[in-house]
Amino acid sequence: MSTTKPVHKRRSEKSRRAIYDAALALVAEVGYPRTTVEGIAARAGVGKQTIYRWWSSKADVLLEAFLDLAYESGQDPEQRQEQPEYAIPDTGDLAADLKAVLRATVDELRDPRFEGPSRALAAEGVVDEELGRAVVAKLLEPSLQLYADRLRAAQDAGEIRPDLDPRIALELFVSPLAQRWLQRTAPFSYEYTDTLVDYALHGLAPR
Amino acid sequence: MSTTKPVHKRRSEKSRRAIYDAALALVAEVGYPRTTVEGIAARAGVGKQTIYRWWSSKADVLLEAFLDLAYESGQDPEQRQEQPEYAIPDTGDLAADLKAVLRATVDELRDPRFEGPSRALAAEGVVDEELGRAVVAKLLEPSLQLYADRLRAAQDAGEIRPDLDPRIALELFVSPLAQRWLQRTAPFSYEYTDTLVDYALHGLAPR
Amino acid sequence: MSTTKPVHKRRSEKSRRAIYDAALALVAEVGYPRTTVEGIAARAGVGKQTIYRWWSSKADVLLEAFLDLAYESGQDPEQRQEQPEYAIPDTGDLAADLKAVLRATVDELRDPRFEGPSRALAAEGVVDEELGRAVVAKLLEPSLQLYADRLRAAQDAGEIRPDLDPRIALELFVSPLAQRWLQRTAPFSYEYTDTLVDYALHGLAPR
Amino acid sequence: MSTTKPVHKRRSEKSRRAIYDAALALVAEVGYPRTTVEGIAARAGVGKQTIYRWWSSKADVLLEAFLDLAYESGQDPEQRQEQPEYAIPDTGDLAADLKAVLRATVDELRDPRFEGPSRALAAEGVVDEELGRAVVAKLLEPSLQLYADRLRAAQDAGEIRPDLDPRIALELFVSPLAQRWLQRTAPFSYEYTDTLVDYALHGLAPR
DNA sequence: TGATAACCGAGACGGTACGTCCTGTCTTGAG
DNA sequence: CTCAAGACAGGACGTACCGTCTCGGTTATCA
Repeated sequence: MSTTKPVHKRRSEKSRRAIYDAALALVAEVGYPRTTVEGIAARAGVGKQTIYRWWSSKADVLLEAFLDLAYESGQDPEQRQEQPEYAIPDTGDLAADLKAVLRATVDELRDPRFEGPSRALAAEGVVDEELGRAVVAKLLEPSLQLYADRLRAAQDAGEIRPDLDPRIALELFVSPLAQRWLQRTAPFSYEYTDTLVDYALHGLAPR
Repeated sequence: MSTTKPVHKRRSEKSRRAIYDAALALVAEVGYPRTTVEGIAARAGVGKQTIYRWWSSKADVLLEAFLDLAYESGQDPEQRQEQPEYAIPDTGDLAADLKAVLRATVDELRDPRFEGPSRALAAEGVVDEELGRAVVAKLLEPSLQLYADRLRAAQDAGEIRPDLDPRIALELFVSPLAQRWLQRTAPFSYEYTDTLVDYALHGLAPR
Repeated sequence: MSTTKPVHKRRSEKSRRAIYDAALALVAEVGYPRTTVEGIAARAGVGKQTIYRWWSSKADVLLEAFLDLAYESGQDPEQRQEQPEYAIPDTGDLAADLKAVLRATVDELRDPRFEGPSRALAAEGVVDEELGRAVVAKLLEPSLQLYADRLRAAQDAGEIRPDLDPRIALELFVSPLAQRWLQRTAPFSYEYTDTLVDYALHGLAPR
Repeated sequence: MSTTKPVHKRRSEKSRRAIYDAALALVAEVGYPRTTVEGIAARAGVGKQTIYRWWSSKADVLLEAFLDLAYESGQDPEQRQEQPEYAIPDTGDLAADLKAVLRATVDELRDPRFEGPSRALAAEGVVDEELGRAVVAKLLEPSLQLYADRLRAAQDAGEIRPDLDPRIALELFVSPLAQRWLQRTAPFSYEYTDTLVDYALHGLAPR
């Protein structure tokens, strides 16, 4: 897995980039199951061993390629920092802020560049525990933490109840969104996310 | 896909059963990715063609095997009906009823006989749209409808707000549970499901 | 090795022939070391497994292909017998008979269709004992026995000394010829083989 | 090939020795085909490039390693000369002299240190013409010349017929011995070599 | 007495082939 | 016509080596 990979100085940066590009392109073009290590190597103009030297599986390659894509696409390529400093906006209106962020998430999950790899990693992670944990830790956790932070701020501002566990509270709107996307159970719209926020904030019971 | 399979009278019932058993056993023993059609055929003492004649893929075999398992395990084998007539209990206390059902779901998802096949089908469905829709329709939909029915009853009883869409409302507690299980993001306990019900019913905002 | 291969009825005759043809053609065109199992399979329009199912190595394929070639080329394809009934001619003049046969051998060893495979099998047999024994038994032994038979007849006719061991005696002219061919130590001509026969029959010592 | 290798003074003697030792050891232990350049380099504690800098192939390495071994084992390590001055003894009894030398050859070919590399070089030479010529010139030719010299002396002494070509005459006993060894066609004994000498000297025909 | 160039170990690289595994199709012979 | 058995063409797997190519770190002349 990527966490234990040897970090070597002799590694070819050019090959790494070519492998990322090839992997993402193939997943987008033919889908994850029909993407093969052999195909990635051929498309990247690289020997298969160069892939196996640095990654343990095609899922591992794709995870890193996707992380790299996410990292780069969120950065001004001119002046890149070590880590992006995103945060969910805090306008003082929690409902509005959450709806805005969830709408942005809807857009992102519909972006065809992201959809293929995201689904593939999610699926593989369901079955491969090691990969699953890596996906959660590297891909999901940072975003979830932003929600938790925003909810904590809302607690301080008295917008939500002080006794709530923010890590559970955020699941009330984040998990339904993720489920709908993964399982295609129902339409995936701004209206839906807005509704989720309303339901979650005010509860199902009458008041 | 299983919807288009030829329904033939000459079909060997013994082979069908042997194939289901072999498929479930292999998924449990070596995991879904290392389960192969060839392996299922060999273990079932069946020719490969017999599998390909009736199912289109190993995912299809597994889906039917799992449906069969779920059907049989919920039935008294002596007096089996066409379809089980389950319903979520209605004691008049919605919170208590939901907590009880979710606790039962937790138990079921922890059953090792179910875990392997369930994860495999969930994962495959994420990536293979056709299978995904079949899994949702045959495996999930019946259960979800039970939740929707119970929420509708609760609306009639004035336990929850009348303007809610029950199909969305149920996601507030069902989806977080599913996500935690699929992604192993956090412990999977009665305490957690109880909390979900409380948060969902009463909302995050102070009242 | 070919002696232990499973003899199955379901075997595809068409594939077998295509593999033989491809193997012989490749050895002739690119040489034995650059002939690969993969290449044979591709050229024969056959899966690699079909080769590995019936032969244990490329040497084994080539041995059988070559035996088949030798068998077929010595046969009238219309009316083929189980085993060719060759014999060294017996005109009553041993020297003349041997010279004639050795000249024919020179011609055969120069035939480009035979040279490549023959060298390859000889070389491989030097290093791989199992193959070596198979080559000797199937390829060489029949011919050597013909020499032994002719020498035995010559003994009966009083042409050579009655106390000789024919299996050793024949080596005096056969082995030098083989060595020259294998090691390219010197020209390979009718004159040379004639000389060998003379030296061997009359000895090196003066009489 | 070794004839074109750069002759540089900066060359590391230690590496050269380590490479020879590793090559001979590996051929003895795992056989020639499973001996690899990479394996030789690893065992010798040497970079691969150091091998490719000085030799063109593993066969080339082995040829030089073997020549070195032959040279050293035939030398008093204290007082080494450029070239050993061997000769076949001349006691005046040609048959006895040849039998003695051939018996010594039998012993040498049975020495396990020599057997592996010798077979490997012989086999490779059958298929690779360039290497074959090098093997013959450097390994065989010197010995063959000794036989030719001894036969020439025997001609002068009237022990054998004056019109014989010694380079062909010697093949009558040397080639059968080599063939038996290479092809394992039959036992390889003193009795056999003695017989060869008798047959060759006195001929097959009655006198 | 440095400077500098070749040699050295190490090992990554683009490749080729290996021998195995599995796919989905096809064929055979028994029931 | 179904079935068990299993051969078939095909294709991907992950591994082993090939021969080439840097990379720093010694040597060992010669300037």
